[in-house]
Amino acid sequence: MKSEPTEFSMEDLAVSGTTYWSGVRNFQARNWMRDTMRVGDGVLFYHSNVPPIGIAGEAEVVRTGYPDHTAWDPKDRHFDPKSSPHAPLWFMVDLRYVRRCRQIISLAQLKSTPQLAQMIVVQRGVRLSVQPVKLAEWKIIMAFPEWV
DNA sequence: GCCAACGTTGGC
DNA sequence: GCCAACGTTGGC
Repeated sequence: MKSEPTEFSMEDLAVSGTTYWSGVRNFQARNWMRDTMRVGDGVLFYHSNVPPIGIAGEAEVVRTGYPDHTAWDPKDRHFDPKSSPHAPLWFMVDLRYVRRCRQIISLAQLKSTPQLAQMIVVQRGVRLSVQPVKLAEWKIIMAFPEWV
């Protein structure tokens, strides 16, 4: 799951312990949260856009998809008049902090790992902010020395 | 800051 | 249903 650290970072999650992943306004990303993610699923927390770019830590799904209430608030940056409590359009999950990386696992590092060549995040032009990670990819990443 | 790549919108 | 225009994402 991608987040710009200036908006919400791995450090922020470490402080709060849990969070709801609001603000996703892309249908494919929404579908992953609403339809596929399950309690206990591991999450790679990825810092986008602001260097150092890459995986910053690990989280865990603690609540499956439910309506994103920030879409209903006209004052919210992610307000969407097409969503309502009666007919929610956008969904989110809750995450729990697991651990931080001692050091960011950089995008460059992911790209230079041949076994991760098929990973979605390294594909050209992919902007999806919530995306699935294969078990084999997860295992390779968890074996990186950046983990505590 | 640039810009490629993508998703969404809306006219037709 | 097509597709041009537009807005956004996100690496560099």
